[in-house]
Amino acid sequence: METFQALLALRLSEALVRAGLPPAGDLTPATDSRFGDYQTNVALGLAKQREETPRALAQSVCDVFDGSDLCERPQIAGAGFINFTLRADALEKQLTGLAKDERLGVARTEAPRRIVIDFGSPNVAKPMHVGHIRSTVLGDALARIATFLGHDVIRDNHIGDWGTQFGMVIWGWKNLLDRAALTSDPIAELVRIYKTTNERGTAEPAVREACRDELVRLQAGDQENFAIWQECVALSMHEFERAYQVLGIRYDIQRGESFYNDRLPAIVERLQASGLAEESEGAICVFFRDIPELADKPCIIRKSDGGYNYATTDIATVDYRLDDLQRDTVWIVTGAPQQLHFRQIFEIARREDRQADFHHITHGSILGEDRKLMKTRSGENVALKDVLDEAIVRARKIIEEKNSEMDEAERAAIAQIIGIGAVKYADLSQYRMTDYVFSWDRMLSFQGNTAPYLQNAYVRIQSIFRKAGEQPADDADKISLSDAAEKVLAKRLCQFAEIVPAILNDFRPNVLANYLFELANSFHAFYEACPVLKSEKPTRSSRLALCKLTARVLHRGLDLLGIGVPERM
RNA sequence: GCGCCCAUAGCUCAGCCGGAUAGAGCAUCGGAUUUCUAAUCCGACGGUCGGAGGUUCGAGUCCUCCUGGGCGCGCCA
Repeated sequence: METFQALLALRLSEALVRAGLPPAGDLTPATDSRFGDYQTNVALGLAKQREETPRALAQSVCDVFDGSDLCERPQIAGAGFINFTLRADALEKQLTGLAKDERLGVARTEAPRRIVIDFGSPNVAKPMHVGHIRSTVLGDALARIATFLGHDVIRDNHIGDWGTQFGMVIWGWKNLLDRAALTSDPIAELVRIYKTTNERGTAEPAVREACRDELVRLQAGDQENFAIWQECVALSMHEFERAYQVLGIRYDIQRGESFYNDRLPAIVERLQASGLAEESEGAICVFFRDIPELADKPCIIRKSDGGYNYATTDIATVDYRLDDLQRDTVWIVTGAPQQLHFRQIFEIARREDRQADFHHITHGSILGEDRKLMKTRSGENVALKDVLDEAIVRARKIIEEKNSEMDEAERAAIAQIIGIGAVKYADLSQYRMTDYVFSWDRMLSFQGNTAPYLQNAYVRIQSIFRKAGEQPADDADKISLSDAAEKVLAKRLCQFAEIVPAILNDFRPNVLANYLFELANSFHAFYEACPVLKSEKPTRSSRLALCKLTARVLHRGLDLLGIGVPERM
């Protein structure tokens, strides 16, 4: 089924042709409800080049516009805007179609892509911290949305499991490890030995030297060191999995940096052979002399000591994703500081004539109340686990205040849905590039643009169904719209299908979040103005159907953001 | 020095390809409940969109410069 936007755009295009004008005409949702539901500004643009007045030109379009089955007669307003107001019967018909549609009107893409999305990317032997929320939650939401739109998506966790820090971790493991501590809290113990080793290395050159040796041995395939490294990876992966389980995140593949190790020498040889890379100060570099911003910023692909770095790994990763995974689209979701790096990687891919769409999807940081990077009082990163635990505890406290007659199991389950939902939504409801201030009180509030507010709208609907003693079928009774609040809600429901595909234009899940907030707001207004269970027969079933459709859009919309809904709260 | 990102109401933030009188939420103030979760709704107050030029019929949005903040720039990832 088509959206109103698509239907009206087609009619507009036909009218333009009849009026002897070029058919392309953009038609957008009205900027204000005073101007109806949709508007077009074509007359403004065309009038200039045709030396006519915009209003006269708008009139000639309206004269031949045929859309009486969809909207009222178009109105000309202001400088030459044409406004369209949907007819109630067209809305009713559209809602009936939406109710029957499992996809709630959202069309599958006509150009499916083979996407690999790289997000999360935690580091082995380090705890996940608040900073990981953004990439993880944003990437997951984009993956869900792309999948729903019909793209072929592989979710890849590019784990930081290789690098110079392992020299210190291995030396610390051999000299400082407390086995009991490792058993009770593996990551904390790994961090402890890493930090201690790092401190000792700063003071004692011999330790520094020993760490370097351990690293060389690891890279050379020494069995003992390799086994230690493997255990570190396994312990970390276990820790990650627990976080992902709480967050409701899953991956299709988890290819760490180490996965690409044996591909690195060939890459450097290839780039040298093709002349893209050259030796400079002992290192092998790719220069971008023809790009002004990059002219003085070479990309090192092999260090002067012969070692490889993450640029080489990322080139290998591009190869793997395009050749082995057969992807035509690569999305990498990481913080803004890595922009230069990926600009270089993508530029190298372009120079090697790799045919694919590359997008570095950047995001801002999470700030504390002091507007600086969120840290603990002692200046450490805030552990992700602590944040998630506290979210659940705080949600639970609120539930206990508001709703005491719930059993223990249900309370725990709902606290998780609300607490985790609140954290995710706080992130996703904001434009990804803005640094945002982390605030428990704001994200867990039932007022304003928060997850609990949206979840509450869903819960109120389920409560109606419980009282009614029935769960209305998806393919519901005829919907008829009489009250103003019903019409507002109906229009919102129709917009879901217009909003969802637009999210991927610029990777902005906050567009969906804002929509869902407005939907919930419209529902609450409807709820206040229009009694459901106490209304008479035809109205009652119509309103139940409207509730059902609202619940489904809320459920689906939140699901696309990776957020769950409770049945009660 | 070079480059990237950000700057919108007291606070936290929306504002996709340029479109009409710049929108929410919080806070403040004032209303609404014998009624399906008041965990809500309605209203009021609140703005030289960091500054200055420019392009355009039309700029929060595009271009240039400036100010202020964040970040990045050959051998960490």
